[in-house]
Amino acid sequence: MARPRTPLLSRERIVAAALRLIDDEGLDALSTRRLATELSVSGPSLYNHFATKDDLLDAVVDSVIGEVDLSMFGTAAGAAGDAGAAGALGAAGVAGRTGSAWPQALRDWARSYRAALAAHPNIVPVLAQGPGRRPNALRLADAVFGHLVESGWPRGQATRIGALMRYFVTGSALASFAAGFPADAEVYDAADYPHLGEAHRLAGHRGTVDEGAFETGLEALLDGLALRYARLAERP
Amino acid sequence: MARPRTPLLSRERIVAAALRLIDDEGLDALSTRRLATELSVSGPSLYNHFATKDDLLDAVVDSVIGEVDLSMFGTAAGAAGDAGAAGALGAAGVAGRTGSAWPQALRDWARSYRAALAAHPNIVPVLAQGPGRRPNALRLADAVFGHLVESGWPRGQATRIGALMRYFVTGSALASFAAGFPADAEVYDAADYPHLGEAHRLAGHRGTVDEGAFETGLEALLDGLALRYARLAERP
DNA sequence: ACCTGAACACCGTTCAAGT
DNA sequence: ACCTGAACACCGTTCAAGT
Repeated sequence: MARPRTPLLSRERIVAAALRLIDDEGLDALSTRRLATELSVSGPSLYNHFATKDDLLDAVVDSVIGEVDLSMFGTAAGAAGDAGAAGALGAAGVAGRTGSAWPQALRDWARSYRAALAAHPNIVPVLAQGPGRRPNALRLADAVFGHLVESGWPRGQATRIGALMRYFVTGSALASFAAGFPADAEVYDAADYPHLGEAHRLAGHRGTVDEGAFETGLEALLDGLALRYARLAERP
Repeated sequence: MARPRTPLLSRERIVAAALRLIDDEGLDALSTRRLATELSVSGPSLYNHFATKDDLLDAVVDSVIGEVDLSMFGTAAGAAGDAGAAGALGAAGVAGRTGSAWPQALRDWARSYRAALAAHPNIVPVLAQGPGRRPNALRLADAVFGHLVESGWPRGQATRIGALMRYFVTGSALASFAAGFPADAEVYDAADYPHLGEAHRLAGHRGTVDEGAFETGLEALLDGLALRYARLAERP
């Protein structure tokens, strides 16, 4: 058949099929040949749309990050030509932002971030490698950092908060804590693991355990950060 | 040559070589054939010592977790025959434990946990899937949970704290936050990412940025948890 | 028991060939 | 420009054969 009049494939169709395959059968199940079969084309066809499998994975990852809500950080300040100079110093608090709104923004963002990632846990190891050159990942980093700085956090601290939030969110989305414990009670020999007598019941409560742990950790983190934010005002 | 008088391989030698390969070249570089070459044997030889590649990976992962210090949780209480019954209710605080020692234990453990994992970041995605049936991972979960319960945390909360600590530690060890940002300044177009003008310098400060973020997050978490621990006493 | 080579069904990627 | 089949150097794993 060679080249059809209307293309059989598109980057979007390939990315969607790849994500479905990764979600359903894991990262290892994504092979270019298998994916091509799923799309009813031959293996090498994919190379008309992506240079390598890694390039394809990058696109899949960025499509997932694109689902994260960033609206709580406000639309980009200064969409006009002077946007580049806005990040320096004077912007802190001037735009009528109260400053103490950052915990709620961080909370909302973290929940959306986790929801987007937890919907596709098998791809989290790839995405956790950092933004690289992926636009949605860079936009996310820009929005969080910008919001924290504009809320009065020193730049160094804002960087650390962006990092530690990513640690927590990616860690929570990477795999279910509860489901990591086999449901087979015989695993937990009381002589070896005296406190895990009930651990075999964890997997059955997977959703509530993981959700509860995430919420507890998120609130604890925000409380701890609020303590440090208050100290900023004391000794400027 | 067939079977040699003294075996060429052992599980220990295979695990050590596999970990070295994963550390040096990544998880994808670990193939049974490549590993066999590294060990100067033919590919199928490995199957005399491990049933599958996944079994081998399990052993590698557990050897890494075995490096985590658990001594801050104390040696197993009740090494005698009645160990199984100790996890119930009455043990809280009775053994002379002050209760408020748990934050320091958690801090020391988290640091050791992170150090062990961050030394082998490429294997963290595998290990983050949970303990499964790996003895060192189960021992770790048992020690943390047991310590928290004996410190007075309700079992449900202790589970959540074990989970959220794993989220944070695995997330921090999975990949460097700083190194995830390309060192190429041209990536950060001011029109697209107004606040990332200095992001190209992050990778150069990789160690301090990630260490600082981990320490900030750890202390914030511990502060937030201490707040909740104090509330336990107020309304029992 | 522990190693080998041969074999099977897979991979990612390149390339010449087709329209 | 976009798809194909053939080909290359790889995979994980099985198995019969050797000692």
